Amino acid sequence: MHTPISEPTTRNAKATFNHILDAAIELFYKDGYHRTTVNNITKHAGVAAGTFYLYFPSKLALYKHVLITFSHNIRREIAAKVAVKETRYEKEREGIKAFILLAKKHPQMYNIIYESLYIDRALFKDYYESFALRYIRGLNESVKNKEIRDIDTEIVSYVLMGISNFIGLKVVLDLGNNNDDIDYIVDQVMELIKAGLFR
Amino acid sequence: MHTPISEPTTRNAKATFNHILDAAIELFYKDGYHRTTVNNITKHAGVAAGTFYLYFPSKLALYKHVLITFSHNIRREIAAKVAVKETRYEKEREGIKAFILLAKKHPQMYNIIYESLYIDRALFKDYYESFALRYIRGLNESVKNKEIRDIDTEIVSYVLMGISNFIGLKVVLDLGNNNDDIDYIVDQVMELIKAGLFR
DNA sequence: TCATAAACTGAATACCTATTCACCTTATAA
DNA sequence: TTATAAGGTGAATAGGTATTCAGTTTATGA
Repeated sequence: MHTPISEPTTRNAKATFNHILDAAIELFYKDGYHRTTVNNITKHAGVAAGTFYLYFPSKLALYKHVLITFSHNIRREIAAKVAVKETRYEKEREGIKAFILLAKKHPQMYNIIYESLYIDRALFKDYYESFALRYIRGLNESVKNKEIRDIDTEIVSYVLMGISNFIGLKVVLDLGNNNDDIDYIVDQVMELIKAGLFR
Repeated sequence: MHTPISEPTTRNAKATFNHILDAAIELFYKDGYHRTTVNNITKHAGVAAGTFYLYFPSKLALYKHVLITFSHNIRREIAAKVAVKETRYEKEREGIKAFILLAKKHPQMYNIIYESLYIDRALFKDYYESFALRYIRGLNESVKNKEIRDIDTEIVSYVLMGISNFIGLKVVLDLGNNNDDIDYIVDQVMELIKAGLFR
């Protein structure tokens, strides 16, 4: 059930491990989890089929490893960029911008995380619930500081995640037009978050 | 490539067709597209495996049929509810509420549409781009009427779709707490859309 | 009533793919 | 140098599943 991933020790083994990981990420993104075969992963990684099972107990275990690594990276990167900002406004702007840039730079990340809903719903729930928890903590601080209005911070966190995710989707999948000028996009989004939609 | 779906003519045949559809929808939602087998669909529908192919040329064609039907229903239902509202604020409130209620009532719909990203990316793109186009048209009207501020309506449409989708996700998957009082949730969301996040 | 078509059956087919395993190669440390 | 473990191989296995098809049942209209 829970055979752990066998982390390689030697330099060469590490390289092999990473080749498999990189190939998997590329293929999961390009073809999706289900259409990606282990044989195809190993072919792309330039190793034999059996080598896969030296490092990963199953295809699903590899997927989970990729997912968890990505989710840590996303949070770490965004948290680091947000932490240095002073005001809630700047934190929010930075968070959204960082998310979009991350999505653009590693479209795999984002796509693969979303696919968890169709691979193992619990993974998806865990991911967004824990992302939300962090968000809520930050928002609650800002409510205390009187920086933001007194709205239900849990709901606000899903609203803000929804905004980042859909704008990220638009940029990554190039939905509609004008997906190149990220600063422009972020400015427009912040206009809405700052002053609302209506006159 | 494009063998059409054979719509049944007689009363009994229609019933069979619908049994297959209903079983498929239930299973696609519960297990996802890839884990759902044609044999399982027919078993749930109470028909033989071969019967499936009297009506659908392939499992993918059935999925596309389900998707297209859903996407029409979602748009029709939301459009009808939004149309009777006068102001942009009321339209927006109604649109978000209708989406959440629809998601709650037919979680399959929403979940299955999202899965298209992992079945056929073009379907997903088409769905959101045409949803956005309609949205943008409505928003542009309201910009002309001076009802809403002069923000890039394409970006606004993705922001608003993202909000509805993530709040819908929260309700459907019961992420976090307090997912029962839909009016409360919608009120909180509208607070944000109306007056922005900050003090 | 009966000929014909429509609806239906379900075992068999044909293909696909995760995983295994017996064996080979390379690195290491004594 | 050499025994031992770590790293690696790839054909074979085992299980699964979309689709087919030869045949059966049911409905219909003349």
